[in-house]
Amino acid sequence: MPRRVVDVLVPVALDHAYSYRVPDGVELAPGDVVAVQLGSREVMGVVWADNPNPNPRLDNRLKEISLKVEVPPLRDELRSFVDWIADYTLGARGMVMRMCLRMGENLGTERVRIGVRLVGQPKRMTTARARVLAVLADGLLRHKREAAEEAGVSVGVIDGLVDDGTLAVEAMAAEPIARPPDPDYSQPELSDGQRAAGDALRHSVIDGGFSATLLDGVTGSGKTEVYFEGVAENIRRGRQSLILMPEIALTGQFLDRFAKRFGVRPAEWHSEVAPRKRARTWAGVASGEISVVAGARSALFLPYANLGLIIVDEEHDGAYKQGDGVHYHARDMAVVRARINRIPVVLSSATPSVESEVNARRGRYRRLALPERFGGQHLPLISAIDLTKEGPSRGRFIAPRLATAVQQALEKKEQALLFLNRRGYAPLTLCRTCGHRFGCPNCDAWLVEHRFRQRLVCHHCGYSVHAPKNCPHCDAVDSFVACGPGVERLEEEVHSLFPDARVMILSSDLIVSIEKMREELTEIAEGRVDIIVGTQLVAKGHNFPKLNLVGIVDADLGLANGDPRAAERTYQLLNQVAGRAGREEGRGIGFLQTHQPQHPVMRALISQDREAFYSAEIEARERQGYPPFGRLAALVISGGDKHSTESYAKQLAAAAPFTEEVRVLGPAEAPLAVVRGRHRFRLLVKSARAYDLSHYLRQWLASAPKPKGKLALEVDVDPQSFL
DNA sequence: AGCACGCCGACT
DNA sequence: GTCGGCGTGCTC
Repeated sequence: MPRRVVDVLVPVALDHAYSYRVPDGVELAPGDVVAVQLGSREVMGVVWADNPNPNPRLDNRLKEISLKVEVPPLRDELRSFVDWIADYTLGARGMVMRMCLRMGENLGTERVRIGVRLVGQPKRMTTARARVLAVLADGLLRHKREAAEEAGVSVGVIDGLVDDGTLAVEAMAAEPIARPPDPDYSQPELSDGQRAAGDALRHSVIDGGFSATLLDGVTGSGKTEVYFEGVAENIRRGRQSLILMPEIALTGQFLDRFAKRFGVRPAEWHSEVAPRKRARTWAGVASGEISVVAGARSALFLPYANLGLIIVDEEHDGAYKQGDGVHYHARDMAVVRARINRIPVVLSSATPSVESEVNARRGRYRRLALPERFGGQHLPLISAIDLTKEGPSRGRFIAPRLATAVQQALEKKEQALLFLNRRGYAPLTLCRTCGHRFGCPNCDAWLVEHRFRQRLVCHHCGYSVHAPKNCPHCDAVDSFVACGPGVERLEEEVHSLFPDARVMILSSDLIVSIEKMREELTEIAEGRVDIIVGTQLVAKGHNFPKLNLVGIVDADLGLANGDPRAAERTYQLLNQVAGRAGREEGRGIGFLQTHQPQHPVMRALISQDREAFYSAEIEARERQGYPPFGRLAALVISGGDKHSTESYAKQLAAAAPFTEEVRVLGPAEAPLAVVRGRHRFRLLVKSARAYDLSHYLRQWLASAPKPKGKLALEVDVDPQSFL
């Protein structure tokens, strides 16, 4: 009689599960987490299905399951989610499943914290010992190191008392990973509009079932407080909530805001959470002990015991798209997960993605609109500075009118923010003697000067060299010219224009640690900075109460490439930055320095006529068959040399099955033709919205020649860039 | 994704 | 003569 066999999905780039024998006396069901031997190593996997008829050809090769891992099994809904994503994105099922097991190898190996308790009197007394006894006099169990610190002695003193029999050691119960949030910890002050929207969300939670809501409120309208009402109701009903954020590492203010409303911080989930805490959080989510998770996109793959609500904050943010490994869009997958779990999902934004806006207009999503700022504040007054008419002098980047406005803000003791979405000092350096330009040896890009670090850096591959004194081409000394501005150069100009102002520069490459960054943000919030010079880092989620003036130094920056999504992106980013102004008192002012004040993006920002902008964007998308009116996939072929890469791309294109319903465009050189020494070509695949493009791609790739050697093929369903 | 096996160049 | 580079293919 054959032994029982199950199919186990292993965390490698395989689409199908492998079969393993079940040891005698072990009960396994789909969803159980197991350890198995795979080749020469042991990996964690998940039982995906029973296998009553194992392939006879494999019979003598079947290995036995090593052990069952004692964690709650992955629920059906999570396994369906994994299957769904693998099918849709063409990612290997094993790699998608792997994202669910990102709890590290620390499960079950929870370090036991050792506590000490006072149980007797020492034979010999010293002053150090007396201090320890005083601390422990209450007879309570305390962590060894903490007790030593509290008493101001070394751990050696404690150990001495333990040897002596004065103190007893006991294992301490693990600290709960998250205290339960209290839905009624504080009563929020809500405007009528917020109250109505909050009630609507509460009812979605009470009614249960799948629903998708676009929470569409201008910057400063208090969307967070509104969706907190939904979270509160969900907590009252004993269910878990997931709040997705685009960049959790930078959202300290959000955690505090949550704590103010619910009494405790939510559990955090993102790549910087330390391994041990990760494991505990994973286990806490699986057991249901954790009721609210605030996390980055990977938090979608946690094994919730009882998920009742998903919030996607800043749903339009491009950071939701995973760029490497499995290409998925967390906002879209949040909707999928909500549908599978039959729960509400809330997408929140001041500038919704065109996709979500279309869904709201067509009634597929319910729209909850908050058209006004909280507390009756006005939206900032935005105007353009036409750089073709009133630009700054050569080599300068702040136009006279903007400089005057900054001066006035300083006189009124208000803060000003100058926004430039470009890191470093200058995006291009050239030699004025011979015209030599510094380019990256690995990429098709210029090296960016970083003057603080005195290096020339490639922003695509990280290549960096010490800034030389002599031109490597003609050997001229000190002959370099910086072309164009970066935030570092802008800061220099700010210093020369406003020598007495306190200036802070915020840029992702200047961040030493999240802690330091949070301190700097606090400094700004408390008004100890007059002028902030920053990249898009400043756009995200921070509230600067004293900020009243925002100057966007180069509003055209994002529009330069010809991507059809560029306008939308630029609009969202600039709106978000300008929205930082005047959130607490007075009416904020925003300036857009632009060469094209008549551009629809600039006009939409200035006139605050969002509807017209969206209508025009939507109309253009529909006309061209771009998402959400058509489907798009990109195939990126990369390789070491241009010719073999291009010829493989052509072979691949030639192998595309013909059908009226699909158009294959390309191959064309990818927008960045060379990155990290690899040449890149791109095929763009277009179909109607109702067409199963993933299925088509799978058929195609199954029959097409496989990439060999250094060639690589990446499939990106729903790419962010339409180029 | 990892890892072993494989086949060609510079070293104790 | 071996150590080690990374190209190729397999993992129940």
